[in-house]
Amino acid sequence: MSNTDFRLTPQRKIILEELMETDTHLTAAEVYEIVRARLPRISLGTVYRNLETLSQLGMIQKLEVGGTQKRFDGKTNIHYHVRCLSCGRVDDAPIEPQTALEEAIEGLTDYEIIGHRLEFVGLCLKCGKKPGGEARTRA
Amino acid sequence: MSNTDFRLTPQRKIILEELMETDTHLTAAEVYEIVRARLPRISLGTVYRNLETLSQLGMIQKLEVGGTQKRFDGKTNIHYHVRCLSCGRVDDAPIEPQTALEEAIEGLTDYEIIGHRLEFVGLCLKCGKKPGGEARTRA
DNA sequence: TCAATATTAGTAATGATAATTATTATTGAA
DNA sequence: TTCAATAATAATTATCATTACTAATATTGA
Repeated sequence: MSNTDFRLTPQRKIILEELMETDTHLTAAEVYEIVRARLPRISLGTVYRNLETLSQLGMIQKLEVGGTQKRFDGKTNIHYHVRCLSCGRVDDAPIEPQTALEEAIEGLTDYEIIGHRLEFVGLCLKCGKKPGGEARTRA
Repeated sequence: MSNTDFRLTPQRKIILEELMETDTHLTAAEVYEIVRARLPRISLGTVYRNLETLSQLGMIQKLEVGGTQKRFDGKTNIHYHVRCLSCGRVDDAPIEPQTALEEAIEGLTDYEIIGHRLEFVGLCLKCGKKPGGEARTRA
């Protein structure tokens, strides 16, 4: 039996392609909407299942940013994010991984430290302008 | 009309007391369980509503840590957290706020930066020991 | 004392995600 | 090639966390 029985189905291929082509980071629902333009019969469950599978295989990254929905990232290297408090948009943060942070707490807690997540919050270009554009998304 | 019509009901008082007394950071469901020992007839909805109200008033803090559930903190000052990847437990991280981080990205993004969140992940004392104790909670 | 308002318990509704299931597609060995 | 084994799908249902609704109770201040 081959344990390499991962099949790059049309659904998976297109999900991957669309994730690669976006510079922001999409929710499962957003991926579903976008992919549906090319595969109208795909189901939301398939999107969820494959986003999970692909991130399990390390081909994409499941992000744990604030807000109520998970977001997915075509880039798998370690990097940080900026999130808009108004519309929920998430972009990459142009700052290098701060390894010094983990060294700083090493030994100061009972925890075996494995990693860290840094997320900046603020207002994106679009939401920062208009004065009524705040507090749209919950937390 | 007084706009100071916040009433410190027994429910709210006890929720606050219990939050203050814990060193870790509880989910709404955990608060519910603990408070129920003293107020058996309280409802889960009341717990959620009051956790929201109290954090809105700045008396407690609603945390946006990873995992599927929000957590609540009796301390309202700015500080960081460590989260156990196995059991989900969240403790304070003994490290000062890194104001330099926000200065570092200032001007490098289109965002108006308002703040940042830093969360360390790892294994707590209990989960780090036992070899089967990993990957209990999702993400 | 009483009407206005706040809060509650209980329950139903929502939204995000995961599990189930029956069907379709793909593979690799005979 | 053909066919049984396996993988993946679409569609549906279930689950979990959270929020909204509602009718009843409690509190306040005139």
